[in-house]
Amino acid sequence: MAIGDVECCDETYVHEDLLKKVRGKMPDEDELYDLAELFKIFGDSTRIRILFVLFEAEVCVCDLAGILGMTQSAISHQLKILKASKLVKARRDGKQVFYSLDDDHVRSIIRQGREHVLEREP
Amino acid sequence: MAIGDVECCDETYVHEDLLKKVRGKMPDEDELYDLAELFKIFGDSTRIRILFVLFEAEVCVCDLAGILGMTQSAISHQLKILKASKLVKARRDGKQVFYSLDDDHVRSIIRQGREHVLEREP
DNA sequence: TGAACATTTGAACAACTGTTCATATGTTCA
DNA sequence: TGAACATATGAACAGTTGTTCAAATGTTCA
Repeated sequence: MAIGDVECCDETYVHEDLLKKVRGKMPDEDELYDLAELFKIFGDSTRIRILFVLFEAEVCVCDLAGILGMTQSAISHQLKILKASKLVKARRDGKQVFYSLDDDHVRSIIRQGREHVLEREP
Repeated sequence: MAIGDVECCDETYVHEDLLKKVRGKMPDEDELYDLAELFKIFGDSTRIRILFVLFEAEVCVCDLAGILGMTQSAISHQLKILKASKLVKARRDGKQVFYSLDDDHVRSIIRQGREHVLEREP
């Protein structure tokens, strides 16, 4: 059986076209992996809340913890993740470290998400 | 200590403005939760791959399994999740069930994600 | 230098997630 | 009706994730 062939549903006439279409447009494995990793970042309400705070201003870890009512440690762990995926950047000023958004896509990704969430409700 | 006050960083002058700004714009807890739940859906490469296939055509479970090289069961489980979050809809035609996209935001959310992923690379 | 503060880090733990396997449901057609 | 096919579902399992706690690092200032 040649690579690219699919056997299922007892039908073979649809699959040829379908496979060509899909294989042509599907990103490679690495990109799909990175994409999923990126969205995984947004899939946690603590990180989402951190991002919403950073939409408004550059904020230090301690303030983030205060505003969100969480431990500095918990926030710091999440900031590390956000920083690793280049969504957020850090700037040290004396004892404090200030975090801010590092990507313009963040706002639009979240905006689209909100639209979906709001529109699907009755 | 009044509701809304924050004590940290030995600074109090920034926080007042900051809190007002943030509290005014931050969505409520329910929406933040829904938003995180939505992005969690995109945070899995199997589901992302399913969505990319559905970008091209309406496809039955069995074909999806064939194209993605996975079990029908695994695909079906994921389709259930995608359907529950209104990203995908199902249509039965005889023995087969065809799935297709149920939301216009999906494409733009993923497009923004791809831009981020592609642009941050060297 | 040493005390005080802000942040980071690592280990540990419970909670959650995706796949597999076996089985059930639903549909067609002889 | 019953056999064959397509899909859905539930339990179980390994792997992952977010928070907590304790401890380390980094910075300022007296």
